[in-house]
Amino acid sequence: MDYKSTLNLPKTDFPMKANLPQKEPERLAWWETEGVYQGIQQLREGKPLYLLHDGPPYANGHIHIGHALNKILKDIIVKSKSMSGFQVPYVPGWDCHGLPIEHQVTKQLGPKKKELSPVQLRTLCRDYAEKFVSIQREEFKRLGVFGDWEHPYLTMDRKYEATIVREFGKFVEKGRVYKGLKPVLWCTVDQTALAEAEVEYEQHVSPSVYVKFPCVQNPEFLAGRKVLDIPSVASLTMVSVVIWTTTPWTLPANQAVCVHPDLDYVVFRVGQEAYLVAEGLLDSFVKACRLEGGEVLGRKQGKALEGLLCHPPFSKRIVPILNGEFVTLEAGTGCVHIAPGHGMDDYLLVLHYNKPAWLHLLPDQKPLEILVPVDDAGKFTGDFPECLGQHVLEANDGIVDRLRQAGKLVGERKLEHSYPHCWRCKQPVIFRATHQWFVSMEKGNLRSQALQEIDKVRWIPERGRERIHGMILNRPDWCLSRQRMWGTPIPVFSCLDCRTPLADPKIIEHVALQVQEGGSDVWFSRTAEELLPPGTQCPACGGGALKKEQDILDVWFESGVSHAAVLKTRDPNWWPADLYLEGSDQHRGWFHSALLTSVTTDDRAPYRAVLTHGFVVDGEGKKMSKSAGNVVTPQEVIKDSGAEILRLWVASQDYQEDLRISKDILKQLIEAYRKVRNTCRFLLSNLYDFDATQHALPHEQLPELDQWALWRLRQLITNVRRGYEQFQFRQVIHEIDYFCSTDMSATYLDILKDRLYTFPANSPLRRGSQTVFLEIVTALAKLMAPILSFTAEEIWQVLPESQRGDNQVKSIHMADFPVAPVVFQHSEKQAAWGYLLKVRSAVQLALEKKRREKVIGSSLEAKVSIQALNPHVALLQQYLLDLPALFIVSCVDVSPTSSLTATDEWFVDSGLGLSIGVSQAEGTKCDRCWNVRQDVGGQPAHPALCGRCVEAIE
RNA sequence: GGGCCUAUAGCUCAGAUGGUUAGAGCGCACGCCUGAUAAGCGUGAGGUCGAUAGUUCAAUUCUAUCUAGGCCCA
Repeated sequence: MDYKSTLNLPKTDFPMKANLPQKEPERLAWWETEGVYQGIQQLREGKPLYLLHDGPPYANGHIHIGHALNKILKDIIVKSKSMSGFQVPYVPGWDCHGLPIEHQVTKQLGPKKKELSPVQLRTLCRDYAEKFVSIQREEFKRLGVFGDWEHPYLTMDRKYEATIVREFGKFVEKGRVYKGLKPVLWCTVDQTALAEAEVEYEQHVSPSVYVKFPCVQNPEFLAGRKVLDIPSVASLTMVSVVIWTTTPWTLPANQAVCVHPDLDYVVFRVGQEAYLVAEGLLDSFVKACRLEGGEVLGRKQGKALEGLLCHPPFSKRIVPILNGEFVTLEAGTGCVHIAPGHGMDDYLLVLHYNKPAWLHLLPDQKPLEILVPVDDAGKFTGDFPECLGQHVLEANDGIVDRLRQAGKLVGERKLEHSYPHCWRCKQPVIFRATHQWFVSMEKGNLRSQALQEIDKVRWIPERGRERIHGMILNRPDWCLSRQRMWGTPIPVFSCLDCRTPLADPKIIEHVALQVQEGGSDVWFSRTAEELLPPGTQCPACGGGALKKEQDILDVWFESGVSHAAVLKTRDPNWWPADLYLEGSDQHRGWFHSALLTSVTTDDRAPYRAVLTHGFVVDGEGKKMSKSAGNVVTPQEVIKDSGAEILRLWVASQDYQEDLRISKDILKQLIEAYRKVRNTCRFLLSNLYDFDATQHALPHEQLPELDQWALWRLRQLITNVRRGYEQFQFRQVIHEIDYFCSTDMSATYLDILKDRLYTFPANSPLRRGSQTVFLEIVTALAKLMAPILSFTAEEIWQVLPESQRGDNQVKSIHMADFPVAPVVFQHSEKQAAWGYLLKVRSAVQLALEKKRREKVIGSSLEAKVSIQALNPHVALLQQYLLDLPALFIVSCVDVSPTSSLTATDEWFVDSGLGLSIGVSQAEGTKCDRCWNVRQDVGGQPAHPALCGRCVEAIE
């Protein structure tokens, strides 16, 4: 007779194979049609608010793995906070303005660009941004990320743009905005500024000249102990610093000479003169200028030269020698001519020395000037009358001639080198300072106030504090101007007559109202007169003709004010945010700009905490790049394995460092996923005939083993909730993984199979275990839901509503985290079961030994004999009836002993105080329960069954 | 070149104010089971804790340098 049909074997529709790539879209569609995100918000109405403010990704291109990481982390937090009882709205956003989009659109247009008006070009940019907002929105949703996707925030929305204008107005009101000069890459043909991305490097032939800057102080003085300390210098007629440059045309704008403080400089005598150059470049200098036969008189470190004065060519000025770390020995003389109007290093060096602490080193203690004697067309202005009207690159030769005539030229060559060219007209570009708007870091103590507010924020990890602190401490003033079209205009004017800029909060508000109505396009479509309040006059000269600013705002300013544009406008309680969460690069970016704007407008940071994550690298820890061929895209992971695996990957990695991803790592995660899934499947499959309302047993009536399982569940719930609380998602995954594979699969579930399958369906023991199974599987599903969102929902939908416990909600994401059951709290019971489970491991070791000796195969073929010392023997005898099930063997006997001796037959574990013997169990294998029993055949009606099975089937 | 950071089994991660044989899960090898079956169970092998030098009775842990890698800046 076949007794298999009399067993309570597991049954379920929950498939072993998840088929995630196919099933996930169905689940997403269900969430959407059921309005689950909106449902959660309604359900949590009135609960304490937790606000995670989304940092806007740039609306350009498809999402990459870094986007996926960021959004999944946010989603895990949103879901876990929500299940912890908070109301957690999540409004995603996009950064829509800016150069990369304008660049793409312009590139696609080619020469047609010139036919378009600014508004037409901006419309194309807007279309481009909208297209990628739609694409990215779908890609983000596909990850299982919940949020208000129907109402995201876009920095190009009219209302958002109006906020940008108004926030700028607040900076003006606080007196923190000023107009200054800053060098940019400039195309003199197109007469426009270029970004680094818009230049191409091509070979170009430049003059290469060595130029004398004679020292102001006479050689006798220079030779003295307090200066060069080289007595032989005193007899010379002249000492000169020699600079090298490939842009002689910048010499009229010279303001200083820079040397490296730590490099050695030599005084090199040639005839009655001496030259000061870096020792490491002396040989190449001598060769280039044919100065063989000269003589080194002595040397001095660059830091000793700081503050010496010299004469530049083309000017009666006296300029200082300064120290700068950027000086190298790659080429030249180690003495760098500084023209802050024509070079970035030069500009930053001058800003540094213009600070009050360093002014005493400058001639007359006056700040150095950012001089630009060059107009938009690249022609010299009246500030350098010698070449008035001449294009700077064409003026080079004449300038070199003048140097030669003046006796300032030490050497001259031609040099072919890589030089930036305009990407559009292919002509060489120049560096040129232009007038731009800045936020002062010092006015109104912005810098020190921002530094103070940093200390009030919780930085996760803690080192983020130091990082942003250093950046705020050292950053130069914030340049807000961008010479572009696709963005929000800087809402200021200037007088056509006297050129005085007009930045007035009242006028800015007048503009903001227009932007709110018509978008920032109005700035480009309307005249200055239309934009201004009627009758506006220049406050300086009273003139009525005003011109609107051409530049737009830095996009960092736009996203920086999102706390005002999004949080403050959607709900007054939403500001400040509880959390900003972005990659660690945003210390320089969004965290930074948001802090500066919020400190200016609200005197505090816009966030209470900032959490950062690292960057995604390949399996070897290398950066991903197309050329290296190691790029992993979220799209392919989703297609091959499902978004669930990507979510699991995010949770399993230490996201505060770099995150590795590779085929192998994903394969391993798929394995881990299967284990969790199969454990849940097994739990579900044994609940097919269980109805909690009828069959459930109270915890205190459960056998100790089942109570032990609930006790482990208690620990799991506690640890997992702590993990979410502390944003330690690795811990969550580790806890769930260990619980499923070790506590459940290898221990509790394995032991219980006999009970579940062979006992009468309604026996209290079986119903008791099912009670525990249901509690565990619902708790597990809830605990995994923030990470394994799809699978948790799948489990939830398999459970009949009546079986879901306290939370009769349609989606698991609307449920609360489980409450840890209070069971098994006696420490002696915990200790006893701790001991019993260790004995179980020792028994498995002994069984394995006999299995290798072919004494047994299945453990049910075995009889286990235990000899135990005091006091262990008493405990084992107390649990004697539980031991066969615990060990999954057919028979166990326990006897006392006074000493333990290991032999071939006795396996000793002195730590546990016992020895274990394994033999074949005596009796016959029961056809139904597969235990070996001596009472098999006791009932003639069932000759192949043991007594217990006969009872069970009758 | 400067600032911040990282390096523990094949993989992802634990760990210790410096102090016995450095742990987990997965993977791997071998075996069992065939009533979780493209499943389940058991046993086992794997580590000069990135390298070198120093401090110390004692260093994987502290310090310095180096190597490899990441982010930002120049």
